[in-house]
Amino acid sequence: MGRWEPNARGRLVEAALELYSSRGYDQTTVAEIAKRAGLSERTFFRHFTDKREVLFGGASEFQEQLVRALDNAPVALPAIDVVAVALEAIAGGFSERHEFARRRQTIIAENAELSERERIKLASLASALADALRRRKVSEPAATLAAEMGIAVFRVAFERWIRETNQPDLPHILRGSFEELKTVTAGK
Amino acid sequence: MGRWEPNARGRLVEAALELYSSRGYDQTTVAEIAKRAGLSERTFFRHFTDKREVLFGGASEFQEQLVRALDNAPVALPAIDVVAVALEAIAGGFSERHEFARRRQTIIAENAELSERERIKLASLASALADALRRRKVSEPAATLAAEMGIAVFRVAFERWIRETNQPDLPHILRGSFEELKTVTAGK
DNA sequence: GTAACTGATGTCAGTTGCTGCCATCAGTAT
DNA sequence: ATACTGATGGCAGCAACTGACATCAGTTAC
Repeated sequence: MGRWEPNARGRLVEAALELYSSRGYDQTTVAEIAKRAGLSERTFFRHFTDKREVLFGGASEFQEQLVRALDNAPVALPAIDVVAVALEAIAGGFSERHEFARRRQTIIAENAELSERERIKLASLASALADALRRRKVSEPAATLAAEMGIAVFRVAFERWIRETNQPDLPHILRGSFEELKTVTAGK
Repeated sequence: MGRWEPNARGRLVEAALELYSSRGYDQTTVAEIAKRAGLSERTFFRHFTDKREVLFGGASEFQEQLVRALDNAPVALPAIDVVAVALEAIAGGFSERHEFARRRQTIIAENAELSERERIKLASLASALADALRRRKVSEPAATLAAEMGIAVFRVAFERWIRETNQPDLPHILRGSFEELKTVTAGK
């Protein structure tokens, strides 16, 4: 394998995914991942800030998409519905990646460190949402709460979507979960 | 300092708190903390699983208290109100520790790794709450959502409480934040 | 009262995640 | 050709963490 094979980053992700799921996250060293991808350990750390991040590369794009979707939502809607609309709009893109998402989620669920990283990504998502809401003149703490609610609902819906073998629509599950949210907080 | 000075754990916490806030989390080594507490680095890792955990020792007690409070809440209440009641009951105990909480929170807010750990503690809290709700025959996803909402509200309220110099009542802030939540999710 | 036991600690060596520094190599512009 | 740029390798080193074993103080058994 030559020094300049294309898509170094993608190869690292794939190698990590394979090793993490076969022998476990803890039992995999960065050196092994790099070797499998035909690169050096040093290069791994040029592409990813740490050993976990290799599984969370897509998070920032997702966040940007989400914020864009929120910015484009109808002006008249109440905060919580704006969040719902934005999430449902983005969720459509997940349908093709059901298998990948499942593989990745299995690895994350098995390891505490990875779960931590996942949580912080979702937290960052929530705070980006809250920012975007404030830009729409939603006041505090409504903005934070609406954003936080939205992410919680997303987690619940995503988990359900992952569990389902027959791949139902993520946007559809989302819509149902938002309905649930309203029922719950109404105190029923 | 003799080998068997009392309260090794407490000394480690105090030493860590001082060092983290004076020179920063990253710039503090575990060896330094241990030395300041009159102990060896190895002993630090016998008391805490990692360098962050020294700031989160109280989390498990808090969780137990919270679950107990929830188990003791009136039977007839809807899920979200059960969570609110339990949180408000526990929050009373915070009033004396306002200064400590503030010190700790400042350190945590300044460091990404520590924020991650904080998030995962809150997540664990949420899942313990959800378990307790299910024990009360609250079904899914209502249990998860109510728990998650409760923790989100708690975060918002706690943050506000930390910011206030004149030490208002945390339970009081909590109650107001729960009201906000209901308004927000109602779509106002 | 001494010996065995227990639990907290120290010491030391070793692994691994991660960083800084500098050399090297491929492609591109000059 | 030459210089420049960007991705990579190689190496040295720090700090987080672990395992194995010795040590010491307090307690219990005899």
